[in-house]
Amino acid sequence: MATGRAHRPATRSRGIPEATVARLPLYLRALTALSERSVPTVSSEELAAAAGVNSAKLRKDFSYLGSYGTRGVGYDVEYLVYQISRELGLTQDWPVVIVGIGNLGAALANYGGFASRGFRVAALIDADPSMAGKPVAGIPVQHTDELEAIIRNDGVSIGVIATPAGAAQQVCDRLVAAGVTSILNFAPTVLSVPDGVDVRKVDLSIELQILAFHEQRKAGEEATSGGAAPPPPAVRTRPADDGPDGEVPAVMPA
Amino acid sequence: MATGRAHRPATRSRGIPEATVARLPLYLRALTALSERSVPTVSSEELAAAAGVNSAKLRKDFSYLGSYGTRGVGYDVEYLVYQISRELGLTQDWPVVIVGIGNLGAALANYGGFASRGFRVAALIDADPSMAGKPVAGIPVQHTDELEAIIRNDGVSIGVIATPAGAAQQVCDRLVAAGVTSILNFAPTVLSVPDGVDVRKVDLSIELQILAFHEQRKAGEEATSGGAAPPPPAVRTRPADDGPDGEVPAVMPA
DNA sequence: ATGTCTTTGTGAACGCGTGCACAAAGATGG
DNA sequence: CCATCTTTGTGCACGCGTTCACAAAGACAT
Repeated sequence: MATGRAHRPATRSRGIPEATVARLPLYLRALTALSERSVPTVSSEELAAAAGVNSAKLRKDFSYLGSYGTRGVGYDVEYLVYQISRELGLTQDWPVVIVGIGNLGAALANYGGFASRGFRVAALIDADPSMAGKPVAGIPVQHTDELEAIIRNDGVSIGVIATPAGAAQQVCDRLVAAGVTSILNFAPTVLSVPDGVDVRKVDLSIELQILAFHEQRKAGEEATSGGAAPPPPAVRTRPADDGPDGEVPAVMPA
Repeated sequence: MATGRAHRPATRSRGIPEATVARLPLYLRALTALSERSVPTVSSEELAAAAGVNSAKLRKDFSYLGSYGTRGVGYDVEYLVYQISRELGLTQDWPVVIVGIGNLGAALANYGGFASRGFRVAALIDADPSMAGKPVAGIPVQHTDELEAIIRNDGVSIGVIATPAGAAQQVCDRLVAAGVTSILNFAPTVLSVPDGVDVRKVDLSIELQILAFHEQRKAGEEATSGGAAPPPPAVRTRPADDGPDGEVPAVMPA
């Protein structure tokens, strides 16, 4: 998922496939819910249903972690919660900085799902000086100037970028230079990072576009955009401004 | 990605692979940026670099759409923008409702990336009566009671769920019953939907957990959680409360 | 202790996605 | 008009991920 040079052979880390790692949080959530209801054990079938996956896939996923089930019975909920948490590294404290405290950054700061998983918001950082000191989610916003100091002092290795697209790469560079090695990017830009740095991106508009594709497909293709054939490729060295044939607004998202 | 019964054979829709569809928005963004800079044509190599993918992959992706390039020259930027937009269904207007106007919902309402892609926020809906009428991003919040009417009146087929986990399934059911056939789910829950309804989910904490996994891996595994072996599986019918061996807080995210 | 029954763990087959490498296509210059 | 050079479009092979189906393992009853 990293966008820079990172053409990782996918399943590298000790043999746990990347696809499995991506599902572990899903299992963990389902198991946590069961744990709260004091359910002692769960079968692969039940847990798979709760997590929304195939039971065979779930069993294979767990087999990568070790043989933690009991045949004829199922899996011990508490024990599995512990094992997955440990595998994901959630038994330790992960200080996280959020850069860019706009609407999204504020939402992230308030998001309960972080703190409950071992992630601690170490600092909120914004480039706007007028934001400095203003508390968001109980944490005072700090200015970008402090970025390097914060990361070094708190030993932050995970950074969240929630800035406008234009600022993302610059922020990314500074985070990486200061020692951050994992980045969660909400800005709609491709980030370049050196080897050894992981980038995951979440793009809200991309998800919607994918939905739109399937939605259009479901609506049937005859009523799409008229039966008329699309304008021909028209070989030309410069497309010139002979009328914008695409009615898509050419506006970059904020 | 759908979580309900939707075990779609992945690449089904007219032959465009799902993986390709997921990358089209990426290409579109890069192309839009080029278009703004009035770049007439672009080679697969350049565009691939801008989108952060392999150039062979990009060419193969485009080949599913048709032969839109010119050998020896590259692709006409404007024309490609039009073709991809059309394929994704972005040349038409997609009214979208956002349910759950908390921090995240408000952030989504303000997100510029929607409006610029043919997505129009038709309504903001929240269960809190005191929110009703309060404008968010220039749009007055409406009460959940209005949900069905709004969807029917505006012909909304895409819904965004940004509610707490507990309310998500109920909201989902109502959306689907009212005619919504595509759902973007930000609530940390697995949604059950009938066939024909697409669900995509975005889970902020899952992404962080995946990063934490790789981060832990990078930090080396010897200092992880002590050299002591983890507690044994301990076959027992009821795990009882013999001490919670997992130090993971059993708190569901908000 | 033995048999039955449930559920795990996994071998094997299959299909999708990726990337290489090259032939076909067309532009460009002489 | 022909040669050369660039860049597309794709056949092919490989590897990851998914799923089936079943044997091994253990619980539980008798």
